[in-house]
Amino acid sequence: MKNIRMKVARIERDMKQEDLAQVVGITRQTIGLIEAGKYNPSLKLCIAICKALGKTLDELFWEETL
Amino acid sequence: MKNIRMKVARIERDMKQEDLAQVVGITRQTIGLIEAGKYNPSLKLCIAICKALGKTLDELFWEETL
DNA sequence: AGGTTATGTAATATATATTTTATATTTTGT
DNA sequence: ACAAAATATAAAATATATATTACATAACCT
Repeated sequence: MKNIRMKVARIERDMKQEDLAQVVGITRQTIGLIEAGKYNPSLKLCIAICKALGKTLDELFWEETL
Repeated sequence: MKNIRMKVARIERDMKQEDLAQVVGITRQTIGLIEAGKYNPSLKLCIAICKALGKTLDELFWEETL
């Protein structure tokens, strides 16, 4: 499932996928795939993304209806 | 870092590591290692554990001070 | 104390996340 | 419409999560 909240949070901070990737220390493609919902990042990576975007896990990755 | 909140949530539900492992579909050892803070589960696994224990990601896996 | 159950932990094997490189497509600005 | 920047996506290689098996220790019960 696409992670639109993550994309919105990134845009709110005026970051490109590449900017976020750099902050988090991974590649642009991995960010793209996570936003596209095409896989399953590690907890550590999720937390790094949250910190970079000023959000919590629940705000970016929790789905009530799963 | 040890995940005490996860262990507490499990005990509250009166589950053994093995019970939780079965519900979530992984092995007892993996639960043990996650509680011991010795690695880095996938998001999918974190969510499955949360659902099994009636908690959210923030409640079990978010650390303000990371 | 002794036996049973629960948990900690390690080594190796396997599955899967992530990187790397590359190309295609889309979006944005002029 | 055009060029440039941003994003999507794929294949192969590598790193890492997870399984499996096994054994040690700790907690619980009578």
